[in-house]
Amino acid sequence: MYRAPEIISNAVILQYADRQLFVTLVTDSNSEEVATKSLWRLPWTRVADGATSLGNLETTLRSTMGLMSADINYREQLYTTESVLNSHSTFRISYLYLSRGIRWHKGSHHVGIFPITKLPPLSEEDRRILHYAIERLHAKTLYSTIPAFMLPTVFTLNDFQDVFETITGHSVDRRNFRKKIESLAIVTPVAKSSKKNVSSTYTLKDSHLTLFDKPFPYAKRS
Amino acid sequence: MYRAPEIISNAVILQYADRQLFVTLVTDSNSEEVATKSLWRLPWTRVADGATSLGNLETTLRSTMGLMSADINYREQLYTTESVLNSHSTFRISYLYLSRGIRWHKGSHHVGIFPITKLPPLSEEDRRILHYAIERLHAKTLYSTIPAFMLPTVFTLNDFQDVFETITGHSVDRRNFRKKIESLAIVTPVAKSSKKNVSSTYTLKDSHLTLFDKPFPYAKRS
DNA sequence: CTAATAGTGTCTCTTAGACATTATCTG
DNA sequence: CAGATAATGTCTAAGAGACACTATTAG
Repeated sequence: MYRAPEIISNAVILQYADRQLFVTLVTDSNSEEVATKSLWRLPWTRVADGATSLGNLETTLRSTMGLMSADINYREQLYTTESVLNSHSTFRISYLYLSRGIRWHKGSHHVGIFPITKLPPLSEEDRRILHYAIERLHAKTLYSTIPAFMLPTVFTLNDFQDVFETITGHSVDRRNFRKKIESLAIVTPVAKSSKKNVSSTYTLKDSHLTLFDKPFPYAKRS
Repeated sequence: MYRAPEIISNAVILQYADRQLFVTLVTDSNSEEVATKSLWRLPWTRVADGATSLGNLETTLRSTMGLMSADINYREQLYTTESVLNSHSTFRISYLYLSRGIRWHKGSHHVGIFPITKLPPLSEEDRRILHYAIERLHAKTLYSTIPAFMLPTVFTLNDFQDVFETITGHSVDRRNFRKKIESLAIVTPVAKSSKKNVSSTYTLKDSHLTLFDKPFPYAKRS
């Protein structure tokens, strides 16, 4: 008997808040009680024939957790893994999503937002994908404007630096960071606050991802 | 009627010789006459159920063109593209292969090695994949030992610099290049030639890909 | 008045990047 | 002996990285 290879797509949806990265996970259970015990996974869907993995995935994200495209600032394909079990192949195409804060549907007990430092039990596969996503985010943070995609379109340089430090795990001297941002010419000021201890705000010059020639440096102290 | 989604894998096999990059392409035709007119493509295979894309692909490469694993220095998954035609999905998983020189089976009129500057007509899809592969190779050349994987395991610094320049399209000052290589500590000398105008040879310290903290610089002149 | 946050300038040291000549081997 | 190739050192300029204080506002 012939079985079609199975195609699955996954989303690694990351968001930033308060010096922490969060990932959105789902659980199959409906009952809240069971959910606390059961296994969480990356949001996923089977890809029906005649559909694209992305289309199918986003439909699922929309219907099961109320994701709106306005919530998503950045999307990127990560990797395709494959496994064979009982002569049956499964392909798993993973995507990274970066969002500003998302408020999921109330009452969606089967959707959870977890800090990446305190994850519930995950399958080996999901953990690998998540790790890979974070590693890629880290790498790109050093040579692109990607951290800005985890912030609202208007942000302060302090916000930007906080995201940068959270993703890379390194602290940067504030003056050097600003000097570098300025020399890269990637942001434009939106408003210079009249209040002297309230931050001026900026926005990205280019709303798409910008790559740098040289990686972003980071200092070792403070 | 249900049709299973189709899964295809492609190989972008690149090799270096004489300051040029070459890609291996195949054509379906058997007759040499027809072959010259017909369309060339990246080596590809349908992935049968119960197999992995990689296993299937390498079996095909071995049987149709005599690829031996010893010829391959480096392999990396590139990207999965998908297309939908008549409600039928096709997924295409692409891989990049880097090799030292390969001599394909004699008499394989349906296998050709083309300099990437003089490609035969290719499908839009194949051109995109090939471009992406070259772009990725270029990017990684700036911050990893990847160019060395296009050379024999033992090579001279001049060889190394030639590959580097060919991939990046930039000329580098020879002294600065050596200085940088030395500071990166990625090679060990194999033999210091006694003849004074024959190059000393080196080999990579780590036979796996090594990433640099900072990208490889390249000079503007010479 | 105290605590927290925003903003800003200079110096040093490392490294990118520019540059020319000599020695040896081959034909 | 002429032409090609390998090897090598120094100077300059740019940028990474270290470092401290003042002004304002909120409580």
